[in-house]
Parts: sequence; structure tokens; C-alpha cells
Amino acid sequence: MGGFDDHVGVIGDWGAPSPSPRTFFSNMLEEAGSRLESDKPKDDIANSGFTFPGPDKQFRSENSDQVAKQGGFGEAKVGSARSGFAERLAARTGYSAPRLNTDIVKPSADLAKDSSYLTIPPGLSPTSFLDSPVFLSNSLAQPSPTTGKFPFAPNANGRSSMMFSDSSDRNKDKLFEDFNNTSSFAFKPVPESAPISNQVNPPFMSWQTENRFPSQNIQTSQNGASLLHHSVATEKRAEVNGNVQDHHDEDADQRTSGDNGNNNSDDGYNWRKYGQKQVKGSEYPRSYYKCTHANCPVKKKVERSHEGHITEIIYKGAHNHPKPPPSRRSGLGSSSDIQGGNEWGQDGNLEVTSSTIVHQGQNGTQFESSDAVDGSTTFSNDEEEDDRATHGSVSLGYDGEGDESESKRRKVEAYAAEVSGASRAIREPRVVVQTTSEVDILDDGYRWRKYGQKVVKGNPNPRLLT
DNA sequence: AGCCTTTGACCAGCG
DNA sequence: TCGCTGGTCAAAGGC
Repeated sequence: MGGFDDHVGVIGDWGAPSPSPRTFFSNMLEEAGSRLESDKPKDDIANSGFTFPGPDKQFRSENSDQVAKQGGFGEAKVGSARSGFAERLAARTGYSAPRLNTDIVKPSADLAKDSSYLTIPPGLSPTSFLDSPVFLSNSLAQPSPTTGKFPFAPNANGRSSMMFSDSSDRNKDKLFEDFNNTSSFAFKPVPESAPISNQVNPPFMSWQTENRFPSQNIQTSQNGASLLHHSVATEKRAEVNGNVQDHHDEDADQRTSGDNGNNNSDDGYNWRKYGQKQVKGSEYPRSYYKCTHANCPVKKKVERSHEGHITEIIYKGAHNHPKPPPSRRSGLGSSSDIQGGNEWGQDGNLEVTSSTIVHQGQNGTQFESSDAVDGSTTFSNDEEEDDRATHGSVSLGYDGEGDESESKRRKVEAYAAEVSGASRAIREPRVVVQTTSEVDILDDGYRWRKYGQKVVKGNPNPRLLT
């Protein structure tokens, strides 16, 4: 466990001294931008990027060329930025961020195959920006990168792109203003567009968050489509926001100010580890957790790398109780695998984590959503960068029945593609939620409306769209 | 004292 | 029936 402890310690060290999220991210962008402007060979750019596992494979394989050519916000930038940051960190604190073994990340083939799903690049999840004020209908929305705090520049093909190379705050702000001032925000095209997969075209919807979801949240599209996002994604998303803005989040606070991420506030529930086993076919041991709430049948299996990064999370069942208040959550000694710190990195590290969420009923019904969740940061090694450079696809359970939101959808899509390009170091734990029945998955304390069902290619079971 | 993790043993499903 | 595998139990120990 030494390695893990070390990792935690690292996180702890990062906590205090780390600059405000906004500042940090801004710096990162600037650095990335400067890199971009350099004459660095594109091949280098492509090679220096970090990788993104899973479904992203598809994204990468089909767009890697574009990514390399565009050199846009891609891997090189982020990777470079991270590298620079790591170097500075090492120089300043004497600490050398450990390299991550990215081999652990397994692709979610099924997701990648599903063309009906939107492929979103790593580091950015639909929910990331869906959770942003741009889509928020409530007043709790706070400024965030997803609300337009990132600069967007025009794109030749009409799609939007994020220009992180443009570090001008003025431009950013203006862009954001435009962003915020339009109900149907528009991404400004960019000459050097980030890669947008042809397969990304699929229907995408604009999303709205109904409220601030505690542990599980529903993101509802304008046409009523919703996704259930597990707390993991939710909290990580919050963390993402926290990195780029002064976003305030209760859970985030717990993570950062509590005990260096050693709390159990991962998803708001308390878990007790009751077993661990090396599963065949899995490179890392699988841990078994139970919800500690009385009579709560929920369990989760977590696979994590030696570095402590989650590679897969499988939830089973549905909580039959509300999320315990923060004060009642277990603090020390928690085995939570999704806790802020170690799993997803901390403010100081530049690792963006996303997750794929699959809600699967034992009756075969599989709900699938995904979520690039995390804005946490951690340095990863070159291998990882290579493997995940252009990965980052996440899928959304949406069939594109939307109509008036088509344009928005495309914008979001483009935005996702762009942003994904921006966030390089992405780790994508696969999150699966298994419930005993369709009812269970819906019985999560929220109200769901089924708006469709579809048999998805590669999955014999109908996919519920709620 | 209470809750947690660890870990070897045990059990059940499956081919 | 046997062996493999995944999941769970429960004792021991730590915090």
C-alpha cells in the first residue's frame, strides 16, 4: 500500500498550495497555447499526447490524424502543459509526480460501437457542460468554463472549437458573455478546428440539469430525455468545474479540505469494503463494497490500478435511502474508490477523468450513459498519453429524436469535441450500475419519464431512454 | 467501542 | 463430478 499512500500524500501536498482552479486552469491554457504556437512537429504533438481509454479507442483511431494535424488543443498541448507543470512542481516542491500506468484502462467496446451515441473526447463529458449554467435552468448556476469561460474561435466547417491557444482573457470573457447571453449558445468557429469525428454526428441533445444533484443526478434534455449520473460522475464533474472556476461545491469542499481525499464522500454514500479479489482477466484486484446504510442492498465493485486510479466501477442495486448528510459520512479509513483525491487526482495534478456509466438491469435492460467527469489532475506517463491521446469518447443515451434542439445539439457536440481535445490526460474508469430491475434503476429518488426504448447494436437488450 | 480494512476460506454458478 | 471463477463471509487487526 506504500504506493497508494504515497499517492495520497502527494494529493495532500497539492491541496493547499494549489492555485485557485481558475488560475490554475488559466495558466495551463496559456502554457498549452504557447506550445501550440511553437514549431513543434506535429508528429511530436501526436506522440506527446496522452491517451484515453475505452470507447475512445474508436475516436482515436479515426481521428488521430486530424488531431495530429490540427495540433489543436490536443494532446500535445495538454501533455506539454502537464509536463511543464510537473516540472515546475518538482522544482518547487521537490516532488516528482508519479507516472501513471495507463495500461489498466480498458476500453468500453460496446460504447464505442454504438454509433448512436455521441462520442465525446476525453476530459469532457456532456455532463460537464451540461451541468454548467449554460444548460442550467436554476439560479444556482455559477460561472464555469462550460458556461463559456473558454474561448471559442470560428471554425471553417462551421463547427465550434475551443481555442485554448488564445489566452486572451478579454476574448475569453467576451466569448463567455456571448455564451451566457444567448439562450442557444453558439460556438464560434475556429479555423484550426479541433477534430470532430464524423461519427460524432449522431444525434446529440442539449441538456439541462434540473438541479444540483447530490449523489445521483438526472440530466434532462429539453425533450425530456434524462440521464442518471452516478455520484461519481457528479462529484467529479464538480471537481472539473472547480478547476476552472471558483466553483463551490459541498462535496468538493469535503474532498479538498476534509482529509486529503481520504474521506468517504466519493458519491455521498458510505461504503464498507467486504472483500477484495484478483479477478481473472483483470489486471488489478477488484474490491467489493457495500453501502453501510441499514438494509441498503447497494454494492459496488471497484477495480483500481496500482497507482490507485479507478479503472472500473460497477454499481449494483439502487439506494433505498437518501444520501447521508456530509456530517454523517464516514471520514477516515474509508475505502471509497471514488473519493476525490486519490482516484481522480487533485487540483495540483492535471488529470482529467471521465467515466462511462452503464446502468444495467439484471433483466438485461441496459441503461447507458456516460460522463466525462473529472477535472482533477494527475500526471501520467508518456505511454499513457500515447494511448489515450485522442481518446475521450463518451456516449449518451440519446437517440436524437430532438428537433428544435438540433442546432444546440451540434453545438454541444462540437463543444464536446473541442473541449475534449483540450483535456488530455484523461482516465476513464468504467462505471456500471446494475439494478435488480428496471424499476430499481428508476427508483432512485428522482422522477423518471421513459421516453423511448431501443435495441442498440451490439446489445441484444433494449436500451431504455429515461 | 465502533467502524473500517485485510485476507484467507467458503460458497455458488457454470462449462 | 470436477475445476474454475466470481462473489461473499468472517476473523483478526488497525484506527
